[in-house]
Amino acid sequence: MEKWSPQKIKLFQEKLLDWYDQEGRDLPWRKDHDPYHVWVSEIMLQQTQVKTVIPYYQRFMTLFPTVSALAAAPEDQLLKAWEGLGYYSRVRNMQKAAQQIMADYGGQWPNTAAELQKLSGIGPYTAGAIASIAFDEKVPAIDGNAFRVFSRLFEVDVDITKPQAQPVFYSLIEEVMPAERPGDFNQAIMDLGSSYMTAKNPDSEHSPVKEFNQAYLDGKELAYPVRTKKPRPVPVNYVALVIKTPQGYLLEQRSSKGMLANLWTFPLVKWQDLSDDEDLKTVALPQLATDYLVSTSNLRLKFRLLPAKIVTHTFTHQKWSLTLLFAETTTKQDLSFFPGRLIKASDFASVTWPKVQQKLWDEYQKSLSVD
DNA sequence: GAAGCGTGGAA
DNA sequence: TTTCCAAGCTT
Repeated sequence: MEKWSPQKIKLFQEKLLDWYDQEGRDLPWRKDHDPYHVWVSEIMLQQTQVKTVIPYYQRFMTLFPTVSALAAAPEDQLLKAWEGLGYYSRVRNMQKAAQQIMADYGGQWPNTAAELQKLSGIGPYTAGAIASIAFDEKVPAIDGNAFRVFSRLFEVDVDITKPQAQPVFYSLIEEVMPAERPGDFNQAIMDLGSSYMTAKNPDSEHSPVKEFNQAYLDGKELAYPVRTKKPRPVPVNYVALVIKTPQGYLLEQRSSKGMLANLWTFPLVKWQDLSDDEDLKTVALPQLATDYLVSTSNLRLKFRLLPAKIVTHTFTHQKWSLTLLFAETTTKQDLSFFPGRLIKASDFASVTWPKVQQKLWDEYQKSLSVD
């Protein structure tokens, strides 16, 4: 790995910051350096694209304009504001951190990366981003962009998916970043990584720092960053129960731990792929659904299979296949024993749905219109 | 240190 | 359709 001279470092900083001053993006959270604004945007941007985040950010700031408003908000309102963004523990952790700031720091933001990292949901990257942007601390903010950019500039062969990579890049970036405008430097690196130095179709020919890009000069750009690839999602099968009663549809709130924690879906019953027998759907699955309802609430309902096909939804590490079953009762049911709630379609907005539940509902509606 | 945790877009 | 990627953190 080549070590840059002080002159080369200075030149790099100037080229990069000049470009950032000219071409840096004008984003809603860049209007000021308020730590709350920086923080909310950074959390939303974790593993999420800028275009997706913008409308969520605007809405969130209207609903929860300050740390104290966030600290005091009911959790269902927080989840609703986050609905569709994914990685829902982010917003729960954010509220915990807001409460920590109010209780442990007297409503005053800690202003160093080391202190910020003690807050819930704030790791090395986010701490570096807030400290450098809001408090002008000279500290790296190493996200996927920074890993990619610096691995190419220096042809770093360390696997970025390993925790081991963190200190390697940290000291490298600390060497290269300026004492002045550390926040702009970090953001410029990210803008560079999402414009010229992209993962798939980089355009380093036009990059403001192309002559510093060793991997590009060697024609080896796409070899960086080095990373081990993720395993493919594991298949999981469910029966999704669409139970319609005069009081509404039966929806269940998921456990407070694990996937889609505290979000609402139709009752989902997991099943193994027993066989590819043709009567699996017409016999085995309705029986499975009946057993589930009897065991949880002593309820007996006749099911029928909807004409719809199986709904699939892929998460980072699981691929769900859900078979819809429909049961309607015209008499009122006592579902007080059932771990769920009866909700009319007109009141669905009162609970938070994950995407997979929206898909189930859409598919159910479609199958009705086919009938 | 590896696994768990959502969703949307691009090729 | 499949695969990979996008401003990561927690356990």
